[in-house]
Amino acid sequence: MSAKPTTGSRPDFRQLRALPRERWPRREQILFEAASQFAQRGYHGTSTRDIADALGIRQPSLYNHYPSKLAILEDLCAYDIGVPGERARWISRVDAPASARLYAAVRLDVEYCLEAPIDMRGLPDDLIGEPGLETWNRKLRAWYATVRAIVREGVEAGELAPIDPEFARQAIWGVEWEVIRVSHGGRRRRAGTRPDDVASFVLRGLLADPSRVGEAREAAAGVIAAYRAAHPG
Amino acid sequence: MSAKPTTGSRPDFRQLRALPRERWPRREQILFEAASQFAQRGYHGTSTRDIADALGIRQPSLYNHYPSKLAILEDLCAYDIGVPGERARWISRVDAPASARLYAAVRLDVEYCLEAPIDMRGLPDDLIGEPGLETWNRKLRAWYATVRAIVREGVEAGELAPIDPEFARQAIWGVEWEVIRVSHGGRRRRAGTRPDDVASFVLRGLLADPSRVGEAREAAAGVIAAYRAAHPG
DNA sequence: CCTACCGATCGGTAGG
DNA sequence: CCTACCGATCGGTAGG
Repeated sequence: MSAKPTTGSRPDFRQLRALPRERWPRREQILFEAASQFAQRGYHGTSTRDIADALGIRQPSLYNHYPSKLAILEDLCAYDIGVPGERARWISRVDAPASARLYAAVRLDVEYCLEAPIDMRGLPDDLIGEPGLETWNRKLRAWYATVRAIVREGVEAGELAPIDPEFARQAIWGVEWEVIRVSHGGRRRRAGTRPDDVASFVLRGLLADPSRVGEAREAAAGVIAAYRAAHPG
Repeated sequence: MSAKPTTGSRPDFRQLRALPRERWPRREQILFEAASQFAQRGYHGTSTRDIADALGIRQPSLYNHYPSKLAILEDLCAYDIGVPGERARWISRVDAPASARLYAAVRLDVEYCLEAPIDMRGLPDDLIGEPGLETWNRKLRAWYATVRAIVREGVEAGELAPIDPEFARQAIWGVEWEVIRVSHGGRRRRAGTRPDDVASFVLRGLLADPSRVGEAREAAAGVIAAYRAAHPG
């Protein structure tokens, strides 16, 4: 009844990281717990009572903050799909070589997920078929298309080896996802070398001349700086 | 009561592929349906009634073939973890360069999953934490360790770039997994070029000199031939 | 945020 | 392989 609408402003991660978890708004506490438990036992394997118990409240009290279990999952999609998808789109339009844009997009994806205050593993791919998630499914596919488009440009420019853009998308996505999964998103605050590890590995696999990874990395620094300037936080 | 024990001989995939699905043993029909539905909606998102309905039988009849829902999942693990894990172990011991063994292992993994008559996407990583799956969890970790060991040998021999073996394992696993996931395991009978695509991509990312992928691929042909000779089917 | 409670569905059993 | 049925748990509501 008094549940706030799902489609609203997202509190940014900087604000949350600055506070101890007990002082987060209750809604974000619920999101954190749900993300953590969905990541461990899956959406269907986690009950609303599990989430409430972890927060020390009764199960029906959740419904003062979210109108349904699905609404929690939709909120997670905003972080797991919405933010990175919009970022990829922004980066795809920067005036820079495709290899630099790819490096930048991959690196920022991994950094974002590893430094996020909530667990970003909560959205296994089988879940996106859930009834009610059609909108997020479309956004995910749009994200895929953006990555393929950058790869295609790189192949046409001769920067990248002549590779199937959809295969490249799968390879990029797979490496990103497994690294994020293993790194237990939401626990660490510093991403370490993994974002560069992933972006460099992927570029070595895609570049027509793999010895030019260093070049792409340097060009990507400008893309990343531009993105950060345009998106503080 | 009359359910056959879970730990038994696995019918091999050649036998199943030779028959239309209606003539498969009922137990394998159940496995096929479960694999397909687990892959689409997850283990917890699939009910035993869903599986029975798809087979045109009543839900309690399943229990004549499997003692529990978990036992079906355990059987799937034998295909998704047992077979590839044992294969990786066999290949790791072949007398060949590490890069050739890596190429062979990756290529055979992808080929196996894409040509399997059942859907190999049914085992998302969050599921392996399920109570009762501890044995398979251990085997999965042993598989991980085997891959890391091959990478370590390759790095020490100077074949591979000085890369963290665990990161290499994550990269390999991630690409394999995403390609298998997208390819809707169990539908196709011919794997096409994907097994080579994946193995080559991964090797370009790992080799000290990425231009030597062709060399590794040729050396891997011998490893693959040896494996197939020792494991008909 | 609570207690009390709802109908639906879950995995599994009994007995034939 | 069936019908009949079990206790447990599910997401969600009513009403305060």
